[in-house]
Amino acid sequence: MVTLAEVAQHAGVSASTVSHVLSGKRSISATTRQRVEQSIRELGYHPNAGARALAGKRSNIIALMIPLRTDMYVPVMMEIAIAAAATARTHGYDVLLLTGEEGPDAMILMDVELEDQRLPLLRQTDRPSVLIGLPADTDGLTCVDLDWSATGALCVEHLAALGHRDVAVIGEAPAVYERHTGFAERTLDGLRSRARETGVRVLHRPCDGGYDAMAVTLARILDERPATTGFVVQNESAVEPLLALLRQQGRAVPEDVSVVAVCPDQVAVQASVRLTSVAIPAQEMGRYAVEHLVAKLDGRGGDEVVLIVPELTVRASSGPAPAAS
Amino acid sequence: MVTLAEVAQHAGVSASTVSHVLSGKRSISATTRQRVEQSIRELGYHPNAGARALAGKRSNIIALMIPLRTDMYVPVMMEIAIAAAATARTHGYDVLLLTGEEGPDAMILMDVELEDQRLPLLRQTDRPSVLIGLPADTDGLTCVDLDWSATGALCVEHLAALGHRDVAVIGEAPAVYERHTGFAERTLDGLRSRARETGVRVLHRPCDGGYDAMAVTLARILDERPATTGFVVQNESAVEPLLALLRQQGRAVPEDVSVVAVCPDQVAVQASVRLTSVAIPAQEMGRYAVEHLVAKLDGRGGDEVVLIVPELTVRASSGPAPAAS
DNA sequence: AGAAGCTGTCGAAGCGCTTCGACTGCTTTT
DNA sequence: AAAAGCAGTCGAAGCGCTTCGACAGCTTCT
Repeated sequence: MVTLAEVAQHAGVSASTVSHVLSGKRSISATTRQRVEQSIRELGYHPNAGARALAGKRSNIIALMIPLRTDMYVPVMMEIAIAAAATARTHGYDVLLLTGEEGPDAMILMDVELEDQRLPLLRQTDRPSVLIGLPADTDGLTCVDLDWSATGALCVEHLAALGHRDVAVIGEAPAVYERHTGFAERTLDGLRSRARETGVRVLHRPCDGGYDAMAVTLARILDERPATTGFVVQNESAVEPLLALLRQQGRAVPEDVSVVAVCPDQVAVQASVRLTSVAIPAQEMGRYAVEHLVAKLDGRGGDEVVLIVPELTVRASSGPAPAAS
Repeated sequence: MVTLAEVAQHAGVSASTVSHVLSGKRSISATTRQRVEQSIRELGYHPNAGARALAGKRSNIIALMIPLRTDMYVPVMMEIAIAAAATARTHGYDVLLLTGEEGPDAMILMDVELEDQRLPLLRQTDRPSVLIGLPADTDGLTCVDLDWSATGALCVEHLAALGHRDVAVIGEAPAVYERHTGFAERTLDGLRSRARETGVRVLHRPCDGGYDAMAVTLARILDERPATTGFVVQNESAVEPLLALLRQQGRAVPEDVSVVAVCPDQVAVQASVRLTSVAIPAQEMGRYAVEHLVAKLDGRGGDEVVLIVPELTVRASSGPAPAAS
């Protein structure tokens, strides 16, 4: 292992000079700088992160708290994690995967609940953090999330504009509502209030992923509201079952019924019908989270809540409502 | 921040004594130990990882190299990552997410290719590592993977036992074969050789995920081998499209055709037909990887290749071949 | 009874790095 | 021409921890 001292010796300067070349915190003459950089390259020097953290009082590590449960939006989580790791690297940080509770200096929390248990502790430490997701009270916190309320609104709006008057919302699994993760409720709120404005009737049903659960849910929906012609699906793993069931019942998409999904674009284009969807910008969230965190660590930027504006992409699963018969 | 020195003072002992209580590398009297532990608790002491790494010459950090591309087996990757992180914690290690090339002391590589670019570097450093996946040459390496060859064999065997004589294999996306990730080829090898033994005819077609690609592939298969009654699907994202297409063509599962998938159990039970499948033991692999790594770091255990024995679970998608007509 | 061996504790060195104060030799100001 | 300022460099201290050698006070062996 090559140390800073060895580099210094090789370049014929003192250790502190090398350190200053590295950090740029003191001016160094061009010739000295070049000599040092040359030595660093020749010796293949890599600073020791531990020593750096010790002496410099900062760890250059960002913790990413991922939920242990793997029952939901796994692809989304993964994308966020990868984007976060990649972004962190460009800022000289590394990302630590945390499944437990305690962590290092700076952290990103995923899967935040409305009344998240971790918030009180977060607020009282001065470690910077960024939440992905919005708790009930965002005071003193930095959060990034998709604007779920606007997402919901966008979905009905699209269907309303196409003439649909009865819309069913296939929600997340009941467990998600019980956990009060917030985004599900917010979507629904946005959706309902826009529905009121546009004169659309909305029926909401939570639904577990998978074919069987979807079958039951769909039957109930069509039983209660036989005139339903529009579906908004928030649960990724309910999309394909829904399409299969509709097909099976002879309801053509998009001629008879329209489906709007909230899911990553990748899912939308791989479905059996190319789905009109509002994208979940996982990568963007991951990137934002890290960038805000780095800014905070540098003393720049304070608390803020960033809501990403949703975008709806029209694909093949939505069309004009059939003429009322 | 509470330091070891403060704990020592509070407990009325020297710093080294506290350190020994923590590490257990020297015997400490019960009374002293208790006093120290008490102080640790009262003061809320947490060792500084950086200092520890510096002094102890070991970082307690395991790097997990995840592939940047998010086009494949994302749920599997995620499960592995989470299992690895959780296991690492129980051994006092943390997991660092690496998307780039260089890393810390110990690492886990995912998504290993047959002739992986990273291997030469790996072999020449003495940093312990574990690969998830099998390269062509495993000499001097520790690897964990599902026994894909046996997996393939298991799939045909099951279909053969049910009387199927013509089996089609829906493979991974062509890109996977081009990248030579190995597992796809191995599965096929195992499958073919067992097919030969059991007198089953096999037709293999790579297939991108999604509905459209599957439709094309299926049409080609049925065109070439109209008598096909068994399907082995290795590409997770082709499963649901296949089921939808079969349904659409009036081929009942499992009465007319049987389908065996290779996918995580969760996917198998959420599909529109509960799938007979060979599970991909993602969590197990993650756990194994970390445990081997920790053993190596402790100087125990050398290089070895662990192939996890596949298990086939019979569900509702496979049954006796229809009587030849 | 003395030698030998334990056990439990301490002090000090040092891990690789950052940073602060100090110093040197200039250039600029008054 | 002396004072003041500055760019560029160095030395030393110290971050929080582990670990090694030393040693005091016992117990056990011969």
